[in-house]
Amino acid sequence: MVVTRFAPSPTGYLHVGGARTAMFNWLFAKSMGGKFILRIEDTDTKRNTPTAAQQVIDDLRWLGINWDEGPEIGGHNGPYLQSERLEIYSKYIKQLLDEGKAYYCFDTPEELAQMRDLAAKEKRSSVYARPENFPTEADVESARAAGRPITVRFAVPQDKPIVIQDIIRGEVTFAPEEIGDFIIQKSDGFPTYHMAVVIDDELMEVTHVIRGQEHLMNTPGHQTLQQALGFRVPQYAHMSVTVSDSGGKLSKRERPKTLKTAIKAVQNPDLQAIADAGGISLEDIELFLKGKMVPDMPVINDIAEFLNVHLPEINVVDFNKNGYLPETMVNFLGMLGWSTSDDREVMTLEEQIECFDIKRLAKSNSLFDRKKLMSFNTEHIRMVSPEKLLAHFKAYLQCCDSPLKDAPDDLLARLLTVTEGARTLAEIEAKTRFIVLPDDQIEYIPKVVKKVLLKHDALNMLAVVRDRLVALDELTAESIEAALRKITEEKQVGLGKVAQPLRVAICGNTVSPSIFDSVTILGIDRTVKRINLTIEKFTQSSTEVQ
RNA sequence: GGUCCCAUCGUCUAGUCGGGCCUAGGACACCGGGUUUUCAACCCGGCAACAGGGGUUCGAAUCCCCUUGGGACUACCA
Repeated sequence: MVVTRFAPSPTGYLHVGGARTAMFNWLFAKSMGGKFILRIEDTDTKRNTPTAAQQVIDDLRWLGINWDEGPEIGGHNGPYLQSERLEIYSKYIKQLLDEGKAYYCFDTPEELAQMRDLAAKEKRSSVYARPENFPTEADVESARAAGRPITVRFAVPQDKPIVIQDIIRGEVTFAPEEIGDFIIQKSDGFPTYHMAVVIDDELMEVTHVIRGQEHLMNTPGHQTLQQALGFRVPQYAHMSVTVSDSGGKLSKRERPKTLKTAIKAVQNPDLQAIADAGGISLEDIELFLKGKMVPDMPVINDIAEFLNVHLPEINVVDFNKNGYLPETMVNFLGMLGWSTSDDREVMTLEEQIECFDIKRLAKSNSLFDRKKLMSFNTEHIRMVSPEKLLAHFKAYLQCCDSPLKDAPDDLLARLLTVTEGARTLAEIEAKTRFIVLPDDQIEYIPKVVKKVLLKHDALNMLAVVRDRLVALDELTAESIEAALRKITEEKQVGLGKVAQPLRVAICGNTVSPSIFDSVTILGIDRTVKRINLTIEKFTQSSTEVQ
């Protein structure tokens, strides 16, 4: 049976690159009738944050990626948090040590940095120089007494080239002398990623490892380790990386990068104010601009907000907050570096699973195109069932704290029917929120008022419109349309001259659903009230402008 | 610097393994037109690519080599 896994390290929200990796592992497992495991790789005690694992879990759930074994649900090969598997790793590390396949090291970080510098100066790859004789337990004791760090390195067999069989890339060969003896146990006693991943994939019976190309260089190390431990070698598939339109790997780094560019684009920026906005020192800002320091994400976000800079969405939650459907994300991410053989692109999840073929994963890197994502979202908003769309919309309203968040389901469902063709849930919200605002709290856009209300006798037209609407026996989209069209005939004007002032009167903007639907949903009383308030408010300024 | 990966329209890609069916297909974006009460959506049309150079071959986007360009890694991070 096919067993795949997604093994994120909990350092923050799930970003789109990680989501894509998870996607393909999940898709492959599902398409093969196999199993998908979620494992949390929290062996880095310095970087992990307590809430991050939960964030990643929440993001995967939002995407609809469910796991057969993992946190919250368990499984027969658990635990699924690496921090709870320490004694397992210790056992295998001891085994390697006893068999003379691994050895202790006592180098300090400074000494290691020196060796690397020297290698760089001599223009060769920096591989660790293996000692002729491995340190003994007695050496360990004296190192411990001397306060030196104690790590364990795997002695990479040097006898033959290491050949990786990769589903995407074919055969990739590495010279063993290029693979340095890497650390498998850190001085804090935790295993490194390399050790933990090899053991867990074996014990969890993982058959296929689908991961980013950035891991290709780790694979010869992992493979030699598997062989030294007598493990199976799983099938590997190293996917192309998703790069960002600002160049380089699409990652968390992109947000700071964009912000830096934005600050530099400002003429004579007030660096002190920027520093204050982020709650950091002026020196830090300068270091950041010089590329010598990257502030934490909350700081980045605060400064971006202060400067009114739009940072690219990079985390899955950002797309959620900006009104994208999980169906869109799963579909779009699944199309980055993968394609069908028949030109199909916009698909349901079921269709994606049904036609998934791991061999069709692309070799070359791809750029994350937000415009295409937007187009996918438009299609998915159109495609999902009304019930599902309503559920998504309600969840969205809660998360962006919209005035619509307490609106009843039937109203929301109604709003969704009159906003067909919308590109995001955010657009739907922006277009329809005027419905629930108090009548005297409409935010009139100044530019729009000037263009629509203060010209062509628009306020008088509004009064006419009001009187005709009041006179209607019943208020339906059809009756409203008939009434307004009658006015256009009588006054010999286009519908825009009649409809636009009305639109601005009820929602303060030129953007709304169809004016007929808008008035119908608002109801005659509130429509009249808003018209009156509008006439009252702008009659004065109208004369001033003239 | 070293190691490894990659290379088709602006972007995502089909075609590459098993050379002819490719005057290179689709989608997004863009441009033009249509529809229209606004924003969208929608309909029609258009622009647009085999990185360069050498081979192999009757024939190369497809196979080989070189160059160039892009990317990843180069941690007691994962």
